Amino acid sequence: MFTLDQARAFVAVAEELHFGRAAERLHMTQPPLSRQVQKLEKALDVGLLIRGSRGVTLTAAGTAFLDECRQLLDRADRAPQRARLIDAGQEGLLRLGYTAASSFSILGGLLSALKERAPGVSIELREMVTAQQMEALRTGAIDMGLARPPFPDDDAVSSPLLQEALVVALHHEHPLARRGQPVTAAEVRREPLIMHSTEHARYFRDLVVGLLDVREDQVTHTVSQVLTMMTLVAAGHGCALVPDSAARLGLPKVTLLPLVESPSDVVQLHAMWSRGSTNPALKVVLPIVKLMRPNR
Amino acid sequence: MFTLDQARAFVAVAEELHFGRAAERLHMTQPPLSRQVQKLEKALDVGLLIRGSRGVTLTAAGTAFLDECRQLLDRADRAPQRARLIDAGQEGLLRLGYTAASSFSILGGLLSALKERAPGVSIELREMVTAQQMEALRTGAIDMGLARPPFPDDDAVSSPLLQEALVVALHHEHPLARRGQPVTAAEVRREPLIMHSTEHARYFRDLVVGLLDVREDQVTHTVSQVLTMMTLVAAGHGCALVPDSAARLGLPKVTLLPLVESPSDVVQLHAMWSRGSTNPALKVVLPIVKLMRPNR
DNA sequence: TGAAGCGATACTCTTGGGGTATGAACCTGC
DNA sequence: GCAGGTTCATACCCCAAGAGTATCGCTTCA
Repeated sequence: MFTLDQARAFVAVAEELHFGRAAERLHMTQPPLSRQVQKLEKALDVGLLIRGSRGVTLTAAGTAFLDECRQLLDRADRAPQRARLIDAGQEGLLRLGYTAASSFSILGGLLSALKERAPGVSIELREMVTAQQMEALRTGAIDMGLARPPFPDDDAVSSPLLQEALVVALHHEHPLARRGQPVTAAEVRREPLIMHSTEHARYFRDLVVGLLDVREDQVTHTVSQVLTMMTLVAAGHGCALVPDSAARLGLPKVTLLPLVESPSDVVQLHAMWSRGSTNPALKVVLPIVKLMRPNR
Repeated sequence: MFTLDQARAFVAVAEELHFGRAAERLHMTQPPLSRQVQKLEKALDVGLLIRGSRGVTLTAAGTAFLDECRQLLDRADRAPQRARLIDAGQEGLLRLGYTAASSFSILGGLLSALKERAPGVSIELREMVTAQQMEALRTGAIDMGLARPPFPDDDAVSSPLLQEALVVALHHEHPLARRGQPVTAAEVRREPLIMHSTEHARYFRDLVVGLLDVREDQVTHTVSQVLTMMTLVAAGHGCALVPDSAARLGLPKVTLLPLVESPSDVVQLHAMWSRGSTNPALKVVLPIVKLMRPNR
């Protein structure tokens, strides 16, 4: 088999049609160059050059091989390029887990920011709840997640992305909606309430329970998705507590009013990733994510 | 820059995910293999492998580079193939000069034979008269010619391809044509005659003059192409002497009759090539051409 | 905790690529 | 016709680099 150096030597000679000039171009002397080309011809068992006393000529086989060599060397020169780009994280794949609720708050803006600041990184999106994200992160199925606290402090690292208040979602004809003033926990306690599922929306359920002291008999439905919740409110099945960003859904027949008792940062959304991740794209994405940190 | 051997080393390790096994596959020991891969990573300035205590894993960049390497090595392995084929003459280009007259005698059969026995050799056809062929052969513009004697005996070599008689072409209503018997030179001498041009068809002109003792005043036209000659005969402008193979043209209103005085081998067509040709395709084509040698 | 597995390192030896000097063939011009 | 120049090949030397052996350090697992 031949070496890339031999190919380079041959290309130089074939282009210069002169060993001396070719050697000069390769920053070496003529004798070793002659030997390399001879060795190449021997390795291929094909004559590539016709040595004349006034320079050299290519044989038919030499012409064809010159062509092959050019392509080969071109490819060899470019081969490291992609590897370097990927290593630098400028190019690559980031598998991103996200919760359904994050999709109408921060996700859109995050994707725009990534598209702008890391255009080479393609994002693969996977909707999953926080617990699934933890597991996926652990097994390496995703590189980053948009999830809610608490986080186990072993391998997962997180950075807050979004903090918002819980607001009260009411049917637009409800008296409290017509009043248009912030609502108190006591007022909500008197209304039929659509609650979050214990298993699939534990985070929100715990928040609501902490704020409201929910009566068991006021709960009309138990659902896991904010969107379902809002739809039920629109249908007049009761009121619900949803994150502020649910306003972006713009559902008709639903009025959102502040909850007096809700701090403006009860609902937290964090970006979360594995400290041991080897994906270079993560290194590029992280600073961009951190730029989006809430500043209030 | 890296070497093909380093690429091969990396591919082996990436495929085995184990330095020991990879080294075995490459028929070497593990330490130099480790060093080669380290060197490759240093040359690229990119980490390709993650060394664990239980074998190795590919980084994202490593995965991409593995792909590049496979393509590169594949191309490198195949590069000599074409050169060898061309060198063996199994593949290549043969530029063939031919005279207009040969195109309706031997050319068709020759091309079929070449297509069958040397399918890899593509033929480039160039119509030119004998003198032009000599010159083109000398300058290397063609590799072989189908031409007529005499040949200068310096660098050009030739092999007879076709020998045929001269026949008399007559308008089909001409009395001699109606008679349907071989014609004598004396009979032709009494007819208006279409002659060959001195400059562009000297070979035929000399042959005819040698056989007929042409009267100057019997010549009605002087042309250079056999086809033109036959067309004039069909138009009733006189008779003409043409090679036997002109019958293949199948022109209407023209009858061909043997000329009593013509030997069956007056008209000669030779394949001609340069002894110093470096085109390997010629070596493959020559035996095929020689098989077509006239055997009468 | 000790044995086994795995990759890296230290050291030695040999191969091979590059350099200089020179040879052989060929063209050129006086 | 021969001297001189051009061009590629060969002879010989040296050193860098690659391969081998022995061994180390780390991790894992019984």
